[in-house]
Amino acid sequence: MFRIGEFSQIARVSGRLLRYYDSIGLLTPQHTDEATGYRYYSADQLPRLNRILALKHLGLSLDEIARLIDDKVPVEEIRRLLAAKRDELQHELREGALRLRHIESRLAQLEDAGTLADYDIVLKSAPAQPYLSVRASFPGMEQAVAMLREVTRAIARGVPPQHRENLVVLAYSDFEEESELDLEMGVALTRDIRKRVDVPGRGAMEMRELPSAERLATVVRSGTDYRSHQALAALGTWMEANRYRIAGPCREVFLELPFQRPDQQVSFVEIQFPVTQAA
Amino acid sequence: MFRIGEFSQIARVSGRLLRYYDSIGLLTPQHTDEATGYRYYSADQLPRLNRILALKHLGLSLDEIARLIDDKVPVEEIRRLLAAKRDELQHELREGALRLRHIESRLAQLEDAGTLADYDIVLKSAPAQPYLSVRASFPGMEQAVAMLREVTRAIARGVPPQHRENLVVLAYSDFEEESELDLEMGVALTRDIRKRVDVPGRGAMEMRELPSAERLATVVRSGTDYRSHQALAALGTWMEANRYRIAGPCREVFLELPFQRPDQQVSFVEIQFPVTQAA
DNA sequence: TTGCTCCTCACGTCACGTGAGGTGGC
DNA sequence: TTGCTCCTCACGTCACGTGAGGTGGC
Repeated sequence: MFRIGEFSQIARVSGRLLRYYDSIGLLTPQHTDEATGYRYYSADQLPRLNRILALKHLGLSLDEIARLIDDKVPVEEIRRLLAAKRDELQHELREGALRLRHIESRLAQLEDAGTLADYDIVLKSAPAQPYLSVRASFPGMEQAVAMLREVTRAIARGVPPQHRENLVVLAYSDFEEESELDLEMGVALTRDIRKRVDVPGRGAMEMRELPSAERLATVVRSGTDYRSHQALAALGTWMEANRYRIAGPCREVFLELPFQRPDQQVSFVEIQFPVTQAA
Repeated sequence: MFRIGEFSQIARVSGRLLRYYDSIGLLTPQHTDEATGYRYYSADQLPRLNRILALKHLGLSLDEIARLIDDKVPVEEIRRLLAAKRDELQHELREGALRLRHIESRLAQLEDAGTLADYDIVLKSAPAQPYLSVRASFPGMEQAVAMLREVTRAIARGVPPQHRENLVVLAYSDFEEESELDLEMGVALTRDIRKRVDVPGRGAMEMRELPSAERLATVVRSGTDYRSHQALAALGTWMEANRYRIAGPCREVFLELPFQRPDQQVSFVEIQFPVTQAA
């Protein structure tokens, strides 16, 4: 029989750990003196402790370990638990490798620019949402902005504030192209509305669904520069460095409803690109 | 200005997170109503929140993030912090890959044997320790055991219990070879002792140092089977699966001093192999 | 006036490390 | 008797999630 100090020295663990394992019933000393509270361990408890340590090193929680070693657990359950751990670890390793690339691209950026980038890209996910919109093609930006103004007014008039969230523009055409702009303009809603909302000269807006998105690479640009090259460039660099590719039409989310007062600027816009991991 | 609910919906974070960041001073709302405690955020606080989220995603702690974004931090410090994070992550990824192999070898074992192995291998490290010993060659196991008995008695007589730890045998010869056994037998001590301790027919034991070991692959065998093939086999399998190789003489640590009473068995022995990562 | 949103505690998380303050054992 | 070892609280960790219980705002 060993006192806790000897036993901990043999196993090269702390006394505190042994007391803790005792307190949670994971490893109870063979004998505890009632009067003094002294714990006495026997040598043949060492294999059990070693099993605990070995399983802990595999990444199992003490709860899981307790379940595995306490009674006769069917092999099938052990297999399931270990396989689940394996999958979990594989997933973590993939995420970790991604994070490593993120950090390395930030470091490279520091070398290039001498400072942290002005734009921070953040990954988000978004649920599907009701979406009231119109879609059209435009020869140029000016016409698109004019239309956006009309759509905004229609929304302000026709959709009660408690039912609407943000003004969202979907861009189906490529930014690079000088040709036509194919845009859908509308408002995300908290619930479907049945009311007809008209845009002058365009007719009724349509109820659709803004699809959910697992991964959105997002960046916020201020509204003062209308098409922020820098924000888009930052997104592009980031996607390349982290091996994402675009998986759907770009979304522009307006944080505040613009054009409400004559002097009101577009304040901030979040650009969102649905992305997937490149192969 | 947004109330906390709107702001959290825009940024897709929880209100609790925003309150927490406020409480630790990481992101203070632009205005807080004194009377009601309501927090009001402005749109231009979103870039700061995004920077926080982006850095958090890289694995920085909120403390580190606060240091990086609160004042004008020199670029050099940012670089250092990110480089440190990168190294840390690389290390974690290597450890994780190792753990993954451990798990996979356990799973393979389950398939083969239909149960968890009887022996659990545990990695430990050990500091250097004073060591009082004799080294000799033996034609066979019987002679070695006879000698171990003598050495044990000499220790029991000559070294006071409070100065000694475990009986340790170092095996310089390979287990596989049928030829001579080259063994060092002695006792690990809590401090150097100067007293002469004689083994009958061998002369004085020598004070040496048991070198420290970064990584020891260890397994406990019960003393009843003298040379446990199974324990050694388990260690071998484990080292192969996890790509370690032997980096020094094997140690056998006797948990209790054997041969003290005529009927006393050797109870448990921990076999320790110094190992290094294979290339 | 009724929901809705917001507020402030306060506990729980996971596996111990680290004192504080006190007592048994050789 | 003096150290030494052991004991039992209890706080701290990290970044919030999750109620509980209560109040302002449209």
